[in-house]
Amino acid sequence: MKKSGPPGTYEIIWETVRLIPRGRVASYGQVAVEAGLPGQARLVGYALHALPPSSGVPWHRVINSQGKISFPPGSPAYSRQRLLLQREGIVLEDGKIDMKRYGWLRKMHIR
DNA sequence: AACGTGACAAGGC
DNA sequence: AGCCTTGCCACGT
Repeated sequence: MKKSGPPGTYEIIWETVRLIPRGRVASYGQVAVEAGLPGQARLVGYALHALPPSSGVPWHRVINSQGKISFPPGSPAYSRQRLLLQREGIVLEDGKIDMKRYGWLRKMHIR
């Protein structure tokens, strides 16, 4: 929050998140890679946390590598994100999102 | 200026 | 599948 972080690190992450199409999701790790910051998934979470309200950035389309919402289940934030996702047609099955079906670029979930 | 923390991730057990 | 450890790096104390 507040403070113009380092010259552009957050902005770069935010802009990358803006690229995620409606109805799709991406993991923190993938956003980091797409933003040119490989291995810095944690920084993505920090940047989203610092996201100003009404920014228009689709933060809810970012979930963790397990296909889950990275908020404590049952918490207000969890419900908020789940609602926003459902409004885009993204349904959680057993608390998880099918990356194969909703994953952005589908580069994720390699194994 | 050091230290602990966090909307993560991957690897070991 | 679950828990712990390590790597990462910007932030607030």
